[in-house]
Amino acid sequence: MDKYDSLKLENQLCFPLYAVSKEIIRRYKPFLDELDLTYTQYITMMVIWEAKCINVRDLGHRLYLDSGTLTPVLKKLEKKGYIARCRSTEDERSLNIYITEEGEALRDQALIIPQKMGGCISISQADFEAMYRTLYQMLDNFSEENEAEA
Amino acid sequence: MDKYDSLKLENQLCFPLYAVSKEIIRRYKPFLDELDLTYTQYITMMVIWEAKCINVRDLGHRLYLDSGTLTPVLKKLEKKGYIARCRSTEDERSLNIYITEEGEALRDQALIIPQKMGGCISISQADFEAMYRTLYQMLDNFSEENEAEA
DNA sequence: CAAAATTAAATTGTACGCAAGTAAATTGCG
DNA sequence: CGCAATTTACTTGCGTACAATTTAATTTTG
Repeated sequence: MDKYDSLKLENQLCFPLYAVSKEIIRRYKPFLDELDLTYTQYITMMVIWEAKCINVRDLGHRLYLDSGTLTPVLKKLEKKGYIARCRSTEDERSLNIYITEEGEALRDQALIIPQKMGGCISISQADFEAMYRTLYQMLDNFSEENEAEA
Repeated sequence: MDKYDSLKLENQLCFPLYAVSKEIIRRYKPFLDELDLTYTQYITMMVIWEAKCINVRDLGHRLYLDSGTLTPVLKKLEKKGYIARCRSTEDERSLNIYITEEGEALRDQALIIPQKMGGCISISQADFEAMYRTLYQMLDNFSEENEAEA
């Protein structure tokens, strides 16, 4: 028992979270490279594939990213032809993101990504589910806090 | 059941890992700001506080960071006076990092960080322990893979 | 022993990630 | 209505992250 125990790397929860997150993303890279997508672009496309149309604010809430991060990502995805960006007619402040035909086509190609990544995470189904549940519980708490402070 | 289920954000484990990791780090920021440390500098100092002396390679292994990230971080910590950087006399390729007296003094000030962060992660002790165990299991697997490919 | 291979850290280039500030549109309040 | 407050996205600046390359030192090998 040491005065400084609370400052040991091994006693943090945040550090393994941070490290595992990065290591997984690093393992996505070779597969994503084949589609010329970054991880951030990939999860952004996931939301747009599902929604068909979504504005930047809602996209940011889903992804826990702000417009400072999303604006350049979305401009790149537009440049690649996967999405269209246009101002809402009802509210000119809001920017709507639409999926394009090329974006839809990419979705089929992207199906190989989860397939190839499958073997990468070697934990049991039970551990997976327990972790998933705890993580979303934490995210929900954070969302509430974020709402409260706003 | 949808052909594209595997591409839904909510079916990924990586996304909540990535989001929770960032949200926690964001909550560290106000506390770390008071010590003029970033999160990366903070976890780097954690390892150096424990080791007293460590080279960049070993530091990188502990933190899952490469010299491309660590070199600028370590130069900043040196500039702030918390560490000293000097080449090993046995092996001139290797750079040893030493804690300074100011660095040791910072350690006492940093004790408030884990204390203040305590309330930030609102999950049960059991969930904490289960997640901790699973995360380190994954990190160990990744380490093995990283060894193997090298 | 000398050339080749390996290792360690630094450098370069690209892409986030976020706080803070800006500009334009909209809402709300007196 | 008209102005202040709010909201939305964009921009700027700083600090990571990481792949790929470079440079120097060390080790391995023929």
